[in-house]
Amino acid sequence: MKADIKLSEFELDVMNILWQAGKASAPEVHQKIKLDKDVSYSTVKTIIDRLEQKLALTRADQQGRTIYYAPAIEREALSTPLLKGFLKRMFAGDPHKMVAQLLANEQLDNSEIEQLENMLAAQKAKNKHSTKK
Amino acid sequence: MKADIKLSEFELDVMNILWQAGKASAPEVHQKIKLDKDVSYSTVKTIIDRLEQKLALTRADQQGRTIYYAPAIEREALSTPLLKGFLKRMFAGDPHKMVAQLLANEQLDNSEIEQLENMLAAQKAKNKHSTKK
DNA sequence: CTTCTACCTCTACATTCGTAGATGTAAACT
DNA sequence: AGTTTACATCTACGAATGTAGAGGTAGAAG
Repeated sequence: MKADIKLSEFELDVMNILWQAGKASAPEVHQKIKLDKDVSYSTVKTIIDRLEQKLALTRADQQGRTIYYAPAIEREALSTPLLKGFLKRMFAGDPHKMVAQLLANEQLDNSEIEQLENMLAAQKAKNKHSTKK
Repeated sequence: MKADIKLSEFELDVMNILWQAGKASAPEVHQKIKLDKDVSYSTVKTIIDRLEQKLALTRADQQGRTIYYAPAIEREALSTPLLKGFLKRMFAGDPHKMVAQLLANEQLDNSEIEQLENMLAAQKAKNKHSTKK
């Protein structure tokens, strides 16, 4: 396994933008970040540079001297280990506690809940198949 | 709201032990931490001291010169904002993505899944009541 | 061609975090 | 009482993180 990579919160914010946009220039990322918090361009660019060093993103394209960056790792590559860690740390490793909290926090309407129920049903079906272990 | 408190990973590991045990001495915490990673007593004690400064825990009791620490904040006080942030950062704020990942990662057997289904059903019932909003 | 502008690159710095050794001392042991 | 032990307190330090200014330069604008 790809030596597990570790990103900071700010770095994740940037990756998030990249994941959503597919690719973006530093000024573009800066604009989007600014919707949330007021930081200077330099700050954002520094984060981007660090992400580049960590090989989390790459220079995908270039228009003039403007560089377009694209994610070099998948969201899941990060979310899987993070979710595990988070589950362990905040919910003593118990998924039910986490889901309970999720239900309490988020305002899910019935149709959304039903969607979740479908996911659970699908998983049950899948479990049936692999009866071995 | 209590100026929102922010704990590091290691600090959370310690809090976790406290939440589970109710209270514990530094050496005790050290022992439990060591099951996971090999750090010195000093290291753990430093973390405890920092948690004390952050008012996340308090000296609850004392036997001889051994101090027993107890959590001063609830797990939910931290998990709520953290879960929100985590959801936003790693799953673009979409709870379904998170649950999907959860199902993929954790090996839940059918009885566990049914437990989750019950939680969802309960939430639906609750939704019915509060039709206002 | 000169000037302006929008980006990029480089350097810097205060904080927080993980990590731990050195030192002090109450309590336990003999 | 003297010695050993188990904790506590204090101090330190490098790495990571958030933050940003200074300076350089390709392109755009006139």
